[in-house]
Amino acid sequence: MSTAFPDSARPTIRDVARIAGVSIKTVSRVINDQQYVSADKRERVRQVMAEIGFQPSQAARALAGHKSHQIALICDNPNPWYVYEIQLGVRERCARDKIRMIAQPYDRASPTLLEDIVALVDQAHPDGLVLAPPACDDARVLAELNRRGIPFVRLQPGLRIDEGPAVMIDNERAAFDMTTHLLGLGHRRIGFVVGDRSYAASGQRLAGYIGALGEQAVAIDLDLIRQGRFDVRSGEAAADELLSLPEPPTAIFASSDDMAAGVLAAAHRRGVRVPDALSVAGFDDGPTATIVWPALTTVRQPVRAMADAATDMLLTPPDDGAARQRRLTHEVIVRASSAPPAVD
Amino acid sequence: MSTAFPDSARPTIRDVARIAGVSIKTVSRVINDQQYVSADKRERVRQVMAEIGFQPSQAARALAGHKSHQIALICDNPNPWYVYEIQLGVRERCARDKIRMIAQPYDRASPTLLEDIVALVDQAHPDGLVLAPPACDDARVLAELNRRGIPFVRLQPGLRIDEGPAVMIDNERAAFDMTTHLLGLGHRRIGFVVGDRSYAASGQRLAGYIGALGEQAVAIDLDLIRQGRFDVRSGEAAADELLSLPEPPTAIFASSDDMAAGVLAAAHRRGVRVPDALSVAGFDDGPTATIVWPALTTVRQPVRAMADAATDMLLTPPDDGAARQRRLTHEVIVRASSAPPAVD
DNA sequence: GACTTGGGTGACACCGTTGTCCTAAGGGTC
DNA sequence: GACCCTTAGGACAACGGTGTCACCCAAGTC
Repeated sequence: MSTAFPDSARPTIRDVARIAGVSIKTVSRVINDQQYVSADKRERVRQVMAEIGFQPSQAARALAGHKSHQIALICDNPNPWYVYEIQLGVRERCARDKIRMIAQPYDRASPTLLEDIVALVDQAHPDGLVLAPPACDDARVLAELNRRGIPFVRLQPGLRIDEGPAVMIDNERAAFDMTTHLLGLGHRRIGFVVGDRSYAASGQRLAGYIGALGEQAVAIDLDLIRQGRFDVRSGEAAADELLSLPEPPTAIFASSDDMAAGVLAAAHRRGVRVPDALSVAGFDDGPTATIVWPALTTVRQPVRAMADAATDMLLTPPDDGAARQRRLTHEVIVRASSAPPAVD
Repeated sequence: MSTAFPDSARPTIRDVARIAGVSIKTVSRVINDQQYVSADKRERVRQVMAEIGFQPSQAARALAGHKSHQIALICDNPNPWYVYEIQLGVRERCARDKIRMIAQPYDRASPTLLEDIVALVDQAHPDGLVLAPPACDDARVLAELNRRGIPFVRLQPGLRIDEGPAVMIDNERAAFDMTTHLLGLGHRRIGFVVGDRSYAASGQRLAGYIGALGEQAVAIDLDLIRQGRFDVRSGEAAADELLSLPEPPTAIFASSDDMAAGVLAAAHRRGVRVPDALSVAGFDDGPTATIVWPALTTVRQPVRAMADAATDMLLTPPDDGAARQRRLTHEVIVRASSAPPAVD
């Protein structure tokens, strides 16, 4: 960390060139790992850069090079864990390519989403965007980005899924698998709490639930399906309704861990023992799943890996024939909240 | 959103100047809200900018103006909610001044923290930094920032608290208040779960607990104090030990909500009813507090407001005599997990 | 031996803004 | 009417890199 420069004057590429006895262009080539530099000069330049603690100015590089070496992450989600995992996944992959990540978290339901993104793109010139739900399903945003020719990758898109690069899990299949797990335990009356309407995943998970019941010839009872909003309180309210039915379900599958936590709360409050009298399943496998008691049987979404994969697609040249859509695998995690139904 | 420009050529300040019939310097003055522009020209320039969708290039501004209009947020914390709240607080305050936030989340315990921060500072030239714990207590980081003369504000510092701008709550007082609340309910044997050793807040909260007991002349029983690591499992383990004591506590105060959730899990598993047979209190008032059942009595930290305040100190010129240290108020939130002890 | 080829290198313009400095016009003073 | 001061506005040189292109020279081709 030693340097021969006063604090005020950070070294520039010119200083490096002068000390190494080469032209600034050669230094630039070394910085950018370009060819046409002999091994010894390359080594010497590297050494000088390390010695005087030279770091190229991002601003100057962006201005001159038409590449900002930054990508932006657009993330608006009520679940902090989800946001954080995505940030870590993106950042991790960025670090490997020495790219900077600009994370843009939004307070829920910002009315200026489009304007904010446009301003971000025009001011910071990111080389690409990762769009997490629900921003990835905003048609105006997608149109604007396409118009400007900014590359982007979507995470868990719900709208026009087949269009453009995206990373996702198979939500329908995941809900199908979890429902099948509950059916396999012997449950026949399985309640379902739907997620927020504005998320495409909500409908897909409902479809998986219905499909699994259908496959095992279990009749669909609409009374067992309740609308939620992905949060604890909506799950609790839904469970209260379900448990008040004349013939209550023996299992409840909520489309998010938070709603499942709400189901647990309702059960505890009513003295319904979990999993003896009621099995509960969630979706996400975030911290909530193991914060609550009993720990939740749930579907694990590989959120961080999805963010990593999305970033990878952005950073890898698109012409190499690699698939522009990747589907990562989910996993049913069985914990203490599910068990066979009580025998009457 | 209409523009007369082809997609490839984004408008520059020159275009604005030409269309508005003024010099580029005048446009620059309008962008930066500087004086010496007549009202009518200012208005005209504004209109042209809006019409052609002009956004100044951050890179060029940073390069020419020696101000990047960005601040960086250094945040490494095992609690995603905490990180996210801080990000939202910082971002909110930044938006008011049209400053961009670069959030730099770290995977826990990065060995290259210092190098990463130096690279960030030298490459992105942020106008200032907000340091959240535990980065804000890394002496090497602070020294390096001081050496470079980069302004920074610390959130919840534990080291050399009085030095430099900082925003905090009174952790000791908060723990004192919560302990006093439990004492007021009639509890005399109160277990305490200490937070992670690497966080200064942990010791401060322990001091508050001890102080409150002392003030009410309740003897300190070291058996009732257990080490935790801020996470659920460590809280559960601590509670298991406490509840196995020959004379178990009637209340347990954990230094974080997550650890309190662990305490609840241990109690549920053992069939200890909360709050009838055991009161439980946490610290943070994050989502965990209301995810678990019963909902936690806890200390509310105004995390977002603290981040907002820290950013404000960074963005407000420091010469205006305002205090360089702000202490925000906490609040004891009473919920269902605490009650008077059972009468034998 | 003259002619091509292509790897290695550097000179220089340029990216889009802001800082500096200069000029012009208007208004008050003597 | 000459003078100065203030306000408004513009010309031009940075800022710190990258793109373009010209050049040099050793090796290969005929």
